Amino acid sequence: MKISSKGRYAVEIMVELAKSGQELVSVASLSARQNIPPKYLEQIINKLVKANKVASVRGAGGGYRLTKKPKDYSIAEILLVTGDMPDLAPCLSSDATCPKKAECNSIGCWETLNALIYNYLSKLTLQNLVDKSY
Amino acid sequence: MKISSKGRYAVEIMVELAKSGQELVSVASLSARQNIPPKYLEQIINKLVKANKVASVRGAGGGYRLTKKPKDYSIAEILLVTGDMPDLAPCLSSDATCPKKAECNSIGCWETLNALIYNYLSKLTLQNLVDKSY
DNA sequence: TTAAATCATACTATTTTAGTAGGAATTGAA
DNA sequence: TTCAATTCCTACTAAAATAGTATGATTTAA
Repeated sequence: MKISSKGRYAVEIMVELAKSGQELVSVASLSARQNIPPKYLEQIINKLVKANKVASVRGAGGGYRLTKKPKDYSIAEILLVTGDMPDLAPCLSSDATCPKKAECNSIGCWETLNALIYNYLSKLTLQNLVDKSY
Repeated sequence: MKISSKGRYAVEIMVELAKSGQELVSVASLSARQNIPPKYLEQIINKLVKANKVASVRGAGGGYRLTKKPKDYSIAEILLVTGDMPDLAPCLSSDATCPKKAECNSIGCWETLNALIYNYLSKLTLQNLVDKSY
């Protein structure tokens, strides 16, 4: 079990934008800076645009920039956009109805761990990553 | 990102054995109790046997039982045996040498989260799960 | 008009996960 | 001694998830 490349890339991209302030940054530039395949990066950043985490400017000279201050983004909200927020116990979320929930010996453990992870990632901000204060 | 079935099954099996005390429990019985495909369960429990987490008795009337007291097993050690211990930043473990480690914006975050998870799972014991005290 | 850029969507190769399958070896009991 | 219950061993496979690749349309500054 590891963090997906997509999720990690999303965070890397956001920190790169945070470092760039209000300057517009292109896919090509981000791709070069972080060694992420450009077309893959495009897909990822597009999700962030649609979720209003990032503003985009089309056409020549265009690019991307943040819509908020780095301190106002949590890492959790970024990972949620790309669908890469850890969820150790999908058996209880949403639709899933485990037929043996009553006999389950471990569910509480995953719930607690989930909460721990969520708590950490929802308090950690982009600014923290810029500052390398984890 | 979720916990694998294999890892979860391993924990479920261990708790089931913990609940059974010194009694020998067969694959068939564990399979029925926890709704785990028997041949899959066999593979998983075999790893636990090889790692000396579980004792086995072959032949008719055989089965499995724990080698230690439930309070002396951490959940982490069980997940390590089956290879399902979360490792969010495989890019730093062992062999992996990321060519862009210097430019990495997120590594510290994954390291910290890893430590958090490890800390929780290495302190949580089988006995805790039996007692449902997470 | 052109070049630089984002937007949209479909496709694909690789890896991981979650099993399935078959049989050999061991042992208690009839 | 034979049989049935059981673990041990290893190979195989189907399905899903991951990590991209590919193509082209649209937008816009110069």
